[in-house]
Amino acid sequence: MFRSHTCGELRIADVNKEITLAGWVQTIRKFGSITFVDLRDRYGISQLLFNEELTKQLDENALGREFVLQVHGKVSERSNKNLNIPTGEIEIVVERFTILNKSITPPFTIQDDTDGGEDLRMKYRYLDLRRQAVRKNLELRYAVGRSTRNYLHENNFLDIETPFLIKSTPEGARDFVVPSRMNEGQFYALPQSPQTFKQLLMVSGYDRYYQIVKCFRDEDLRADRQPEFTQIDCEMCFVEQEDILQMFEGLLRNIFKDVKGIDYSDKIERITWQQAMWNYGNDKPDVRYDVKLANYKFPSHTFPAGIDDDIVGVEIVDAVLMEIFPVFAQAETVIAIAVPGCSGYTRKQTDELTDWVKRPQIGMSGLVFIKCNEDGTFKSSVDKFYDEEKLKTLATAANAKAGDLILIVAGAEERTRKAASDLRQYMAESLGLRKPDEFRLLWVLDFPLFEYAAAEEGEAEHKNGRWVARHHPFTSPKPSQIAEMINNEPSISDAANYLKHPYANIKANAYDMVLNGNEIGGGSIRIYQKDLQQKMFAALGMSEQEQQEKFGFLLGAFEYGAPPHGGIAFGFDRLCSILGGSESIRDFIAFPKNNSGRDVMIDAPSGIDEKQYKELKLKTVL
RNA sequence: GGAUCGGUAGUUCAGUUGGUUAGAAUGCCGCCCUGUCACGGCGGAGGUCGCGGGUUCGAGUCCCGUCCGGUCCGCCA
Repeated sequence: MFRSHTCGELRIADVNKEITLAGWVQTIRKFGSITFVDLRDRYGISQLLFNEELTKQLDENALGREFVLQVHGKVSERSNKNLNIPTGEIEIVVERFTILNKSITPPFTIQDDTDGGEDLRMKYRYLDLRRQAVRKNLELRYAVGRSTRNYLHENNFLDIETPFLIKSTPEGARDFVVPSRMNEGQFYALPQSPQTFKQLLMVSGYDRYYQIVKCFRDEDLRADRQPEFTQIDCEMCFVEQEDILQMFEGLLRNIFKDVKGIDYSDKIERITWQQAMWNYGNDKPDVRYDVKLANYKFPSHTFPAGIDDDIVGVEIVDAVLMEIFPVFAQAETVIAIAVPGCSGYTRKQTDELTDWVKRPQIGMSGLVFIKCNEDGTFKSSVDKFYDEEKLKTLATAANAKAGDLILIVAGAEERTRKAASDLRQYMAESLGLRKPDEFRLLWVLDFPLFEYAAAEEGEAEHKNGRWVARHHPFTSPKPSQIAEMINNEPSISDAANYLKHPYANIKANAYDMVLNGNEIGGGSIRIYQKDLQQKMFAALGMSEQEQQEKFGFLLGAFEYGAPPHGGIAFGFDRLCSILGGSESIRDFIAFPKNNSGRDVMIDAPSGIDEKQYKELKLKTVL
């Protein structure tokens, strides 16, 4: 028997027990003739006490950090207790020990506050994983997975595996491809998601499916994006959008309860995509803080009549704006943010904000300020246009209170909206409004079905641009708009007025779940009628021949009684990282890849042998 | 594809307008220490300043190129 107990479980009640522990040497503290050793395993740390005789033996063996040690001894109450750790009231008086394995000095310290940099920790990930901080993350990941499986099992979902070696398709992200040795010149693709397979399972009558499954996308990476990542992939038959929303609100409530001990019984807010863009400039807003954008001026085509949320006198403000800040007269879009309690900002602070919005990533040419002083007066950064009444009108429109600082950005529609959103987020961050231990879920609904893509250079066939699926090509339009889609031709005759095309106003039966400003899941009610699916493919520019080649199996299946169905997929790694309070999903993946898609530990990807090239009938890369 | 920050001791970093022998902390090694738990004290070893080229009497420092890493934009149905 290697051990009778773990390093984390012994307590004062165990005093005088004869026990055996095995683990790694965390620290050695020598005092001449006695030695303390902290022994670590997955469960915790226990202090070992070596007497004079045993200390000599340790010296002879040159005991060092990360040696694997087995000790036999008696649990004893400490004379000096350490109440910072669970085992701090006891220690093991060692009677005999065995060094199970030696270690060379590790390149960084195995501690929560390690001295190792990111790169080094990834290269020696097997050492990094010994750190409690990383282990806690993987334990949280396991807890999220277990809670998910329990909930879905309770709700009659079946976990069904789908293949990894599938077919490359043109839509969506770039595929990872795998050459087929037995089929010369042909390639498998790794799935970007099990989308079509889960839909086929619905056709087969498996009315509630789920899978916690790896997906692969060969696109550039970010802190929250890996080339292989994990989804909680779900699909249901005979459901409407409302059924899906309720089922998966339940999933998230269950995860919060199991993993964080949080009773998330609040109503989960729902907003439309249009409201999200209007109020936050962003389709995945962080609603932990109630700061909304004020749309002083915007292109009339972007938000058609019917925006029902928080409009304050846009027309009046528009006129005032032009008069007070002539520079805004030319701008397509003018957006203001009333930042609470910042009217006391110094010149230095406002200058820093101006520099921030001028960075290339934000790309604004400037920033206008209005300070709403506590005494009810206003102070603008554009003094020569100063006019108390007009500033007051702007402040009212921005819903600003005394003590607020109004930030105004202006420019081209898309860029300005994004800049305002980034600025809102940035200010909230610096004001400490983005609390990592506060969680706010949000549904964003009614996304546009199509997105306009301008023609690429030399693209003759769609010289006025074309439609791409905003979600994916299996997403259904709102039922009331099916006729609009079927009865209109997708081709765009006038690039400048693409928004007037009927397809620009078709809304999708799609929904995203947002947690603290992160898209954690998204899905849709699917198309299940063959003719509508063909119309969709055609709208995306696929010929009938292409449709058959790429998706013939799906169109075929739809001819044999496909039921109405829909589903959702959650980004498992990202969900875990948010619940764990981290920005980076790498901390929640045991063996992640770096920014360039490399595994620096095993040094992959790598070249292959000439023999492998021959077997695969591939030409050697010169 | 683009922007930006970084690469100096095992590790994390400092290094002034370009000027003696490139420093600190930590880790490592040795000696001392019977109650530490970030132990303490004394001493020591440890560097091709990512790589290549250039400017200069002289380059860690300036310039060009290149490689590696971080972050972001594009991209990610």
